[in-house]
Amino acid sequence: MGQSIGKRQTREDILEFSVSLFAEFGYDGVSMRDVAAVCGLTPAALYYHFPHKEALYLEVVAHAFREKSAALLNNLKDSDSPWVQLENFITNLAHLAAKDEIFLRLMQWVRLDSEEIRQQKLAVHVFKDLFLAVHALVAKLNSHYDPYMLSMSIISLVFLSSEGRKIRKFMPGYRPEHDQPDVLARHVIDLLRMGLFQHRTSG
Amino acid sequence: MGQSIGKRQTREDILEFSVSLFAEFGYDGVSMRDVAAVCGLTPAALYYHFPHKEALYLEVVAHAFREKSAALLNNLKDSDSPWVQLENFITNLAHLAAKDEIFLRLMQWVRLDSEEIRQQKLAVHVFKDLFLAVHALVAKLNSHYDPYMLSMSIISLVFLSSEGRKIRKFMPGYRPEHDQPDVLARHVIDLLRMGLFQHRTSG
DNA sequence: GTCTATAGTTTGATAGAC
DNA sequence: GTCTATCAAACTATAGAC
Repeated sequence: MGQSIGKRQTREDILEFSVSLFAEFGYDGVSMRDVAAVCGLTPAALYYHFPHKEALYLEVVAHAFREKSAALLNNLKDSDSPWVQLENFITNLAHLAAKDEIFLRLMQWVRLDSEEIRQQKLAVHVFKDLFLAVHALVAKLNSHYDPYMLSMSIISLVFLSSEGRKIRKFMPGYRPEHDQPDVLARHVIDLLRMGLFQHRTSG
Repeated sequence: MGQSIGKRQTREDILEFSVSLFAEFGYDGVSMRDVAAVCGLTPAALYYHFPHKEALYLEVVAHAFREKSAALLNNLKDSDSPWVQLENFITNLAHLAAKDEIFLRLMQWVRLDSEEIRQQKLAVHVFKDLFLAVHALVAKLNSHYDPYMLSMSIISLVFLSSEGRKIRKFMPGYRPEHDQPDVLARHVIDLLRMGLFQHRTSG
């Protein structure tokens, strides 16, 4: 909680202090008092910087997305083969999802926010770059599958495993290593490469 | 909204009236007054049937999930081979996710629940049976993969594709048939069976 | 730019009549 | 089993001093 001491916060300070709060508890789960507390301010001071709670929330989400979306794509090297690029992408995606839980949860909240179509477009804005990168890769890799569905599948395999981390923990067969991004990445890569029946003869 | 007219609701009536409310707006987004309204009752009457809001919510979710997961498990016939059972399960899951948006959104809310104790209760008492069924199935199918991770992957492939339906529509390459549960099921089954490189030689 | 103080609303939950 | 009436707490937001 108490991340701040000095007063005189800028708008951006407030956004960065409160992003983890909204990521954790969602719009309805965070009060202006909560935000004020982590900023070391009173609620009244917040209303100097933002007209109301929803404006603050929208700026928090936009700020976080702008910040993180660039990092998603900088890891692809055209000099590598498509398969190696895909392997690296999956590994990087698993690491991002494991490390940046704030970003991951914020995306979940935006997907669930039923109120505004604008917030859905925020997710599209971020998701589209991600999707396009995978789409271009898999289109080069394999002509049998619909590249659109294949891209969705790859992203689903990495993201939903990461998103469901808290629930997964209570399922039979769970081991701590299942939370390691490298373990997830290797599993997804193996599954994509070989499927289920490649091992029947060799295992 | 106003789905009910007659008074004298049973517990189950209340659960079924309020499930779409919690699915749409989540725990914090629904007040006891809202629930009372769709049941045609006053908030006080609700407290005759349930000690507090959280108990009501937990029963709503548990009720919805018991109903759906029982239907899924009943479609597994031991007379079929494990692979045929898995194919049928994936197809049924895809149809459920496409048809029952309330169930799908409820699952999203549960995954975002910030109260870990609440999540644990739901996971243990509701998800566990479903997960175990998939777990037992894939354990028979293939010994190379960790059955825990493989079960999560299969569920992820079907669910996240369905959850992201509204966002997917804006991605390049989208066609309306991608929303058909049979198309999704066939794609997932093919991917699981053969992986990406089974088709390199056959075209 | 931040404070104290508070208005006005909504919330979860209860008491007691019927 | 449901009602009316209500409480105490928490909430968003505002007014005015400094």
